[in-house]
Amino acid sequence: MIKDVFIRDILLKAEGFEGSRVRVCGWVHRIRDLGGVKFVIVRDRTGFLQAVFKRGEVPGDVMGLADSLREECVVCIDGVLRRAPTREGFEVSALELSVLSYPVEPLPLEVHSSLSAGLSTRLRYRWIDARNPKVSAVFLVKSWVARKFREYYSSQGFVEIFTPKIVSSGTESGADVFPVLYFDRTAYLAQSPQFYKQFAVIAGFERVFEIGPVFRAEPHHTVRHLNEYHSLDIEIGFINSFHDVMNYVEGFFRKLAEDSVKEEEIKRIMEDFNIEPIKIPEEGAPRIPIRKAYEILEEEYGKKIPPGEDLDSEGEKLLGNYAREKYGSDLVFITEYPWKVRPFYTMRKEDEPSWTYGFDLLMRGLEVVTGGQREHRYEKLKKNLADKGLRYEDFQYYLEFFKYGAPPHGGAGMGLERITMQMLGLQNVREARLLPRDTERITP
RNA sequence: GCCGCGGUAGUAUAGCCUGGACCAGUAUGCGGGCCUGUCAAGCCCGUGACCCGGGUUCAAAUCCCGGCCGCGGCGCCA
Repeated sequence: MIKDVFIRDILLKAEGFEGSRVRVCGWVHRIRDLGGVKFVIVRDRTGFLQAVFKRGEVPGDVMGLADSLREECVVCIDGVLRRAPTREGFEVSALELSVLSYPVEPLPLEVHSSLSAGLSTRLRYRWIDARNPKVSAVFLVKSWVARKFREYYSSQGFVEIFTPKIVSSGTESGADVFPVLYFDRTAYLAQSPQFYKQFAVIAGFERVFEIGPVFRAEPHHTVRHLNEYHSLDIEIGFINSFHDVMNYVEGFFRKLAEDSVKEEEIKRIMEDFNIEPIKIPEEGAPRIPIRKAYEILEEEYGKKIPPGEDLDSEGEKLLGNYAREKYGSDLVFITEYPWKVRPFYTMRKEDEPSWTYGFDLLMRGLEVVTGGQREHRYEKLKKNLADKGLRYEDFQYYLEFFKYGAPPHGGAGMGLERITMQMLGLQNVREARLLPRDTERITP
């Protein structure tokens, strides 16, 4: 290996290694050339370290090479670690320099100020933009959320599954999926692992989770939609009610909230982003039936939504504010959604069939989770399908899952990018996706 | 899909409403020079742009039409 340590590791051990030889490899972040002395700030994934080249103290050919450096050159610098009045408290007094790569033309983005460029420019040159620590921090948090998801559900007896992303029909209606040519047939990119996670429960795994891509063919123009994103999915067998599902969802968010203030790196990033830790009250996030939510919106905010209709995004924002003010909670479950706005596999309320055991979770006023109890009874499922006006033949393979013993079950799907966005207060969900796919963008 | 706003050097912007003094200003980058402790280093010189097409006008970055692209709101959703 050319590089054997990260800058952070050098700095952590710096106290004891003052005066010894170190090698720092990374990108040239900044150059401050004072003529006789040249400061080169090297950046890697873990931090910054300043190297100093002093004319007269380094060999002439090394100084000459140092004069050729430009921002974003990839370098390895060998030198002596010394205490210095820099932000890191140390610097490397350079002795040797190797330049592994030079930019071949002026940079389209400056890494240290990439955030001041427009988002579309940043995405066009995302591999440069992402070198900015404030940008990569988003992806460290995203990676952390995914890891917590795995850890939490694994610890609760869930099994990780991996389901097909090339499917024969859309999950709900087939209207919002991408067709793909599959040999001589048309297949579709999965818009959710919904059917297959239910399959896994029925196949006897009982509790399953998956982290996988989902594809939505809707031509949105908003700051909260992507045509490809990662879904955190769970499905749980042998539940009493959809409250069991909400308990498991809430358990995960509580884990995020607690660990984000316990773990230094995440805590520091959230402070950098100037955002409060996630707040969930001791007694749990409020669970508000949507019919109650209509009343709250009307009484507290004068906003009318016809009963039986879905909440609009303004309504969600207001309910987010309400939960924050009334319950001190960043999370609020809205429950018992109307049958009209839920997919056919949702279990309807026994006594009120126009309402369901479906819920959403709003995080700081944005929908980040959808879930509910599923209909596991074959005959009722068939009827639901018919009530939605869907064709039996299109879902026959799915209905068969329910013919030979299916436990009562439910689950939820969570948007990884939306959770990341809300945790960090990002203005656009595209910022939480390294290479977003949206209506216009399929490169890079 | 519907609606609104926008497109000026590599990047970010000023100028547009009220057409002419704009061969387009500023910052940063880039090229060159000075400088042996910088920290958004500083100073000097240089470099580089009006999205495309059509129209109005003596005159268009500026007004009008079309296209393309970008951003956002709605719907729908995670």
